[in-house]
Amino acid sequence: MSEKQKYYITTAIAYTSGKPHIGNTYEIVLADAIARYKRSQGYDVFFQTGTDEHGQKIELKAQEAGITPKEFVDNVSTEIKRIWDLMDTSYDKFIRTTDEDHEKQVQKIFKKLYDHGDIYKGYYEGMYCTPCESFFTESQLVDGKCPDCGREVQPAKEEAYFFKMSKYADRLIEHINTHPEFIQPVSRKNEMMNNFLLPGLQDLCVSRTSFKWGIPVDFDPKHVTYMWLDALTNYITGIGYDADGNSTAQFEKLWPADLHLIGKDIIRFHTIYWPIFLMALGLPLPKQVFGHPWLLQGDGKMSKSKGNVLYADELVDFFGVDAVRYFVLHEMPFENDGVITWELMVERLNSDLANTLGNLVNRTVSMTNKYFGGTVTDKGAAEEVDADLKAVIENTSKAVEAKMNELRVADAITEIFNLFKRCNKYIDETMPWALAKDETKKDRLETVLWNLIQGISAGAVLLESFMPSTSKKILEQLGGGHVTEKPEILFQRLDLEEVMKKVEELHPPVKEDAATGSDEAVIDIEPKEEITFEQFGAMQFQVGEIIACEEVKKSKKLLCSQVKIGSQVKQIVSGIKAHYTPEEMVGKKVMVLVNLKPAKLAGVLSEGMLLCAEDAEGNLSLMVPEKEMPAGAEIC
RNA sequence: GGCGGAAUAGCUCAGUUGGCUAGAGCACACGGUUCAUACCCGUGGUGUCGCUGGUUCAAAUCCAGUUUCCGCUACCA
Repeated sequence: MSEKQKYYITTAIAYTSGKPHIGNTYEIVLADAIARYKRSQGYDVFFQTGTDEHGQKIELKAQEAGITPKEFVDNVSTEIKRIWDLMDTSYDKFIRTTDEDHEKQVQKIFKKLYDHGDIYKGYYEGMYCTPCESFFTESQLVDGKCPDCGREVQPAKEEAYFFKMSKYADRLIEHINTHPEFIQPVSRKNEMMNNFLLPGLQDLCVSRTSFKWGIPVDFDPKHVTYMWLDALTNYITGIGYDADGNSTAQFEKLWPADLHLIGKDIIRFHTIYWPIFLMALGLPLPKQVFGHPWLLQGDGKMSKSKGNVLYADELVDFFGVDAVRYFVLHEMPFENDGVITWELMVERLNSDLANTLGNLVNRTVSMTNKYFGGTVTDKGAAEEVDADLKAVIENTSKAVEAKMNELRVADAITEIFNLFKRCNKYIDETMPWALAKDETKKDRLETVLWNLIQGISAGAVLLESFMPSTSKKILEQLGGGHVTEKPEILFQRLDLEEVMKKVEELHPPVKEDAATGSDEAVIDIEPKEEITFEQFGAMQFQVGEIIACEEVKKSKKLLCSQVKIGSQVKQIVSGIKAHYTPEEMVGKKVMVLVNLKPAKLAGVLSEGMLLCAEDAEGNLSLMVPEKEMPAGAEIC
């Protein structure tokens, strides 16, 4: 009986608030490449992915759509799974946080941590951002808005359960210091240490009472479990963890995970909160957390309102599954963000896939048919040039292994393509068409083609982890020396102009005046509580004229304006440096909330607030009177 | 403001502990070839290695200062 070494790899579970774009899809493909490679290396691989389906945001979206939250997440989860399948990913388990056994275990885990004294009941008071499902202290807000997403927040006070993070901080610091491989890339380790661990950890709020769509705390059912305790635990509940000590044999075998593959934005949760939860449960920590970079759209970030979001299934329609897999894997560097555009996709498809690889297979199959009726064997007519080809074949699998062990997937693919390039060169060196004209060189010719088929096959085998169906197609066409009659075109070259024309038809460019035009430009924000007329009357708004403005030196976002309101001048600091220069500000008549309690920002006194409108991208526009109004005019 | 990272050929980037005329891919130009998807092979760069100093026999590589960009974080009525 062989004792295969286990390898447990996970992706982050995808949030079911909408269709995933190509950036989200990248992660599952990357994980799949690693999982497939480990399998090929003889590991007993378990590959888990899934969907994260709770939270207020989903509750609200479902409400808008007029369906239940469960119906909503069923739809989205199905769509996500469809795309994962479309991308030919070989996951072993697709967990959903609405799975019954997951919910049951989360409840048990919550109870266990509570009984253990790690979770305690307290009160949370602060500003709450619904989309981010996060509380912030007032001082954390940006312009009174969510510091993460820039949207509106609402004041909220609620009874909540908290997790005592600080209790385990020292152990975690020790672990990170003694396991340098734990956080990848290492630059992220420093960020976690310097920003969170060394300054001291805050206790984490782990329950909510403000919405219902979550896993209820069984001993206090008005609370639902907050997303991170719910979501992170999928890594253990998905393989059979039981908080009462009756975990499955599968869990005992697989845990701890060998690799959590996640986006760089959630490194904090996976390298601080998750390890601490595990410590509290008495479980070993995952061996490695890799925060991969993002795949960005060439001209700025992907955004639905810009209409430039790329979706995996759309790209697949143009290029095919393996070309898209190749692109995202090859173009993504190890540490920096990668770029994806239609132009780059076409370029890679043409030069790497169609020219280098596709044409290589094609010409090899053609020659084998033409000169030997489709079948060649090793005639042993070796020559000196063969040695180098054979050496490259040997070295490539080792080079790929070395790169994959470091998770440098893009470099691993490059190694394989270097082998294909070497094969192309081998054809030019041996010139089979010349050998074919000389009857005495027949054995040599056959040996050359044999070597060539060996080289391409070796590359195709290595390619399986990255481009599984292409790998299969190549091996079928070459047939170990008995090639197909007619070579199938693996990748059709595409004309950039034609592609761009079709893309434009698919995505008509959004008009410049989107703010007034299409329904795409409409923004919905979370409704606030109703207020009385008295509450409204308590706020005093006036027109102010900006008579001077300068940057606040110590800050990245602040401008300090002198605002003339009636006969007095107030100093007001605003976080709008990114949208207005001091020169632009001067002379503007703006809407000012004047009776706001003065406060110091970055050490500068601010005696009011300039009001702005904000779009989905966080662009700000000052509110100005539609007709000429004197400074000081009341706004009511 | 704090911590960290980056700056190298037109573009995307490699350059390990300082060491021979600084590399790869793409693009471009020329040459070769014709089995092949107008493809493949070869050849072609006087690049201020962001800037200024310093250490050294020797620096893209180390040190100090400086500029720009980026990440995390704090402040951001």
